[in-house]
Amino acid sequence: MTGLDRTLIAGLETFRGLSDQALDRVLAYARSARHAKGSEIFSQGAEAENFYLLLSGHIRVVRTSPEGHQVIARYINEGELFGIAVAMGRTTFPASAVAAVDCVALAWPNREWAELQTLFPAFGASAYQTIGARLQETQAQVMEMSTEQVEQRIAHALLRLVKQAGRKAADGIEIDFPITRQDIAEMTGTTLHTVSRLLSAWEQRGLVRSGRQKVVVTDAHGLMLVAEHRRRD
Amino acid sequence: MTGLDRTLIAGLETFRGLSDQALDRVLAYARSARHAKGSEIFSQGAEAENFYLLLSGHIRVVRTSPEGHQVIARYINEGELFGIAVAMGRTTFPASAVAAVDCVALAWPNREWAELQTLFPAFGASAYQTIGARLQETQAQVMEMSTEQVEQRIAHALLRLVKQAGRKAADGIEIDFPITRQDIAEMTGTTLHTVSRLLSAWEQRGLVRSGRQKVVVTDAHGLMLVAEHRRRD
DNA sequence: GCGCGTGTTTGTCAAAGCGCAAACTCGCCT
DNA sequence: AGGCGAGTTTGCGCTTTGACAAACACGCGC
Repeated sequence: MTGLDRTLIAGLETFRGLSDQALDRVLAYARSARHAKGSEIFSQGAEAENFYLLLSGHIRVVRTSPEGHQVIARYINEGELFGIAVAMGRTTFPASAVAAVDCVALAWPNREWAELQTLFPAFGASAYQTIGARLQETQAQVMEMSTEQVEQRIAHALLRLVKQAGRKAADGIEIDFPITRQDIAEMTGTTLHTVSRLLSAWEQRGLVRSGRQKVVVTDAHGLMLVAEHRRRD
Repeated sequence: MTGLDRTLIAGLETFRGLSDQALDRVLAYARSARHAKGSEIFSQGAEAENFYLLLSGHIRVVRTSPEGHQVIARYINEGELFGIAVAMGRTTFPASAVAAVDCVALAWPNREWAELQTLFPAFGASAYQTIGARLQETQAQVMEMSTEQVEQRIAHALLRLVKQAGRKAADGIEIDFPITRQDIAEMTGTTLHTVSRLLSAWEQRGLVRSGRQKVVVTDAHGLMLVAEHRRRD
């Protein structure tokens, strides 16, 4: 008995509609762990033995190509499942997960996946919906990379980050975790140089305010116009 | 009773391990339909009422952006599920499906999804594995678009097509359905002009032989070297 | 057998954005 | 307090590839 309290996960989309007993059962084989900023929760190619749920913090999911290029597949927010290789019938992780800030995550042994899915069909449905949603997002990303220029892609990426992990700041919305130019470049398939140049240009135009590992969107509407490749109406 | 014979689907990965009675039950509510080359089986944004399985032919899954840009998300091969919006908890199709050649496909009403999944857990597992695999592929595509040049991307795309839908020809492996330069461009996020130029160059080098809506890979190994951005060893 | 349309080839030009290089600056650690 | 290093900025040249344009060719239908 790890003594995890059901209030940890009550209210999360993934477990919606589950009774208190159900939640207790879900937690029965879960282990909670803290992951320091910058540490790897799991590693691309490693044998997948657990699946995870992020309780607090932000996680970067990174794929590295054979040639050593890194691409950030997505950021995981609080309350989301991640590392669910088991749900896709995989035995290894297709990407690495790195804590963008200090994080707390639950981990279940993979064996529990089938179990929980059988016991609580709603959990299974929600999980698969998550995967479906990620497939949609990823395909949308392909679309973006096929049809948009770098400037629009970066604008879209920032808007998405702000939407998913925005925190109200004095003069706009700040992305809630440290993020470098390099990170943004790896999200959008460009270079940190180009990102730096564009952020500088946008800062001049009053769309963003950015600094070391920090981005504040000060004019979301203006940025949306950039994302749509139009000038301010 | 549509009278569909279980041998239609026996042997398919999706239904592996199901008994004869199970296969009959699976087919009970399926309808088979022929789709002429070029016709749409379903349309992006339309209400998803069915899910499908391709019995014969090849299908192009196409996404169109608000600005009218088209991207080919994937080709569906014989025996594969497609249009499984229901599995991702979607009510509309995120893309259109167009018959690349004359096709025959089974269609089930979405209601049957939950039903079949409950009755035959192996079917559910396999279906979700399909979605997982597609997520992987799509993420691999993002990776490719982020890190590779056009030439490598096109080479990779051709190699994939050949692997998935290659038919042995006199002097190499031919892609088993009509495919235009424009199609290849839409798969790789480039323009038909660039594709045309590259195919011409490759033809000179003896890697491919291509014509109107036709591509034959005559030197798969050589093309692999191009895909890896190396010269022949 | 001819004409037309769709698909393909090829040329020229322009520019987006990458590679390379160097300087700078902010925080953090000692 | 100072130095160090990670992260950032910026300049410059150049390659890749997209945009535009025009001619061409193959095959189908009449």
